[in-house]
Amino acid sequence: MVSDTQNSTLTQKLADSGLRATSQREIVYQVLLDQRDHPSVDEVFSRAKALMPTISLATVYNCLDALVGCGLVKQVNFERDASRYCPNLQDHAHFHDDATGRIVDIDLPAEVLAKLRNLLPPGYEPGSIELNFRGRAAP
Amino acid sequence: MVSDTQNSTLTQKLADSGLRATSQREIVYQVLLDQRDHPSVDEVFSRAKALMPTISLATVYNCLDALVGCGLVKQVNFERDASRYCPNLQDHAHFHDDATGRIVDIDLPAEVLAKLRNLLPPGYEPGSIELNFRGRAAP
DNA sequence: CTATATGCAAATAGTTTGCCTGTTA
DNA sequence: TAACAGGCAAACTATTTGCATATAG
Repeated sequence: MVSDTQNSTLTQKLADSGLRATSQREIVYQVLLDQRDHPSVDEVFSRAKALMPTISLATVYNCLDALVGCGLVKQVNFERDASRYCPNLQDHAHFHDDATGRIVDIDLPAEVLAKLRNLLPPGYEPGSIELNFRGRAAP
Repeated sequence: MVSDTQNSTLTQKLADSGLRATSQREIVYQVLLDQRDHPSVDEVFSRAKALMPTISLATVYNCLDALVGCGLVKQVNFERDASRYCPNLQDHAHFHDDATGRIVDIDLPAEVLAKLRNLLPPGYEPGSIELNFRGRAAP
């Protein structure tokens, strides 16, 4: 369930980006918060349909774009795989377990983030940094 | 031009992965070495066609896969954009300049790479690490 | 009330596949 | 001369678009 606090954050954040709060966007956000397993668009779609049978796939794409656009959700891309979505707003990296396909959040301390920024030549301003690991996760 | 040394490296590396040296693979590799601007498949295709008019798009995909598979080339993915290819074998990150679309290699010192590895919980074995920046490059 | 969002279906982009022929080791 | 690779066209998947209707602010 989305709490009132989450809901007002959602409405607020959408409004900050000039976007409207719609029931579809609320549901898509709720789906991401409910099960933090980095679902693909199709997975979000089927979970959202369980809550609102009339929602369409195109709308799920639109809602996810809106949530990414207003900064509440991050889009996770591993190679050419379908995009996955993550409502974790803390700085973090992702680890893709090749054995299971699962994606795990990896904490990214500010100190390490600063080191990464320092790799850039002067004048380079990174708007976003994406750090992705692939391999075997602990059993 | 691909030097003899590069050519034997190519043949060698392909053989190491159980793959054959073909003129198409040589040309695709040469295209990547000639202009290190992280071309997309379509760009590689049109440059390769200039050298071998009969080469097909599917073959360019196959050749790039083979070169990535034998470790001579890296595949670079930014968000959902088409894959780009890079013959730089040193450890490095990529910076995507949002203004121009250009991708620049960023050196990734072993010391920083080690720090990134250390972010992982015990038992996590990263086969690959991808670090991508997006933003404004220096003018 | 009016701009914005939804739903549906069709379109697109990138990539993969199947099948038959050509080439490499 | 096998096994592997290339060429071509069709298939597929993820995502986007156009347009008519519905809804938020």
